[in-house]
Amino acid sequence: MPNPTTIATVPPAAVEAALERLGRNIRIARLRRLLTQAQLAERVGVSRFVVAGVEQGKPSTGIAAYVGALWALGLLEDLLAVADPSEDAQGMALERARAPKRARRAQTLDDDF
Amino acid sequence: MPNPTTIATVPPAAVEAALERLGRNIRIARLRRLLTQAQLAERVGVSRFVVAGVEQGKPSTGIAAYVGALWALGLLEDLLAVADPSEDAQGMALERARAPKRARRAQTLDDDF
DNA sequence: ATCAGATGTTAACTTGAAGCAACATTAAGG
DNA sequence: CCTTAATGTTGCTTCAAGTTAACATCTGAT
Repeated sequence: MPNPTTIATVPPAAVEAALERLGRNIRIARLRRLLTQAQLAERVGVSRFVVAGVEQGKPSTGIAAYVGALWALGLLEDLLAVADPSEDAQGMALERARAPKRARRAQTLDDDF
Repeated sequence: MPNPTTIATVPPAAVEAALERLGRNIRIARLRRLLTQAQLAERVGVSRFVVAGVEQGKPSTGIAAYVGALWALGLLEDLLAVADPSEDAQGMALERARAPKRARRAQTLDDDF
């Protein structure tokens, strides 16, 4: 990421916290299954350093490493509920009757003020 | 990723499917909120191409972009349940009474057969 | 306490992810 | 239908993510 103003370098606190928590959760799941970082890494298909990064919640690590770890730990199902449209109360409330394939603002406001 | 044998290039089918689904979910959430890819990208702090990649479930995209998108859409809470140790039935069953900080196999089996 | 193995840390190197720009395509709204 | 904005696509450049290797440190089992 050429641009220094990237989310991966200085993520919002909430994002950082969520990633750290996810990493800790993955670590706990690995330890419960008595796997080493290297063993998990082998299953996932990455080096052990990437797994270490995942467990630290490193923001710039590719999502495949995270999801691969979940997959190797048998926890992939948990991911399917994330941003589930049928559970997105806020989104459903906003929708009301619209399901466009592209976002578009109503450009010509009749009542422009 | 220098190594061609990376999970990001040829992920397992289940991982690929989970990522595609996550991307679609994020897209639906964005459209419901009437945001363009560019607008969401601005909030997240990346270019619109990264958001496009997220919505396609691109495996090699940094997780920060995914989590940042969830954050910008108000869906970060969903992530907290992923790999939640208190919901990891399999892991808890395996645990029985162990919570080591490092994985270690009982190397010298007394009864070696 | 000791020892072996797991994890943390560092460094050098390679490749691809992300940025940017220009153009093509598609779809929403009047 | 026709305009206009949103999204997809391509090519190029740049910088960091990931790899490997060697070493330090910590932890758990004996």
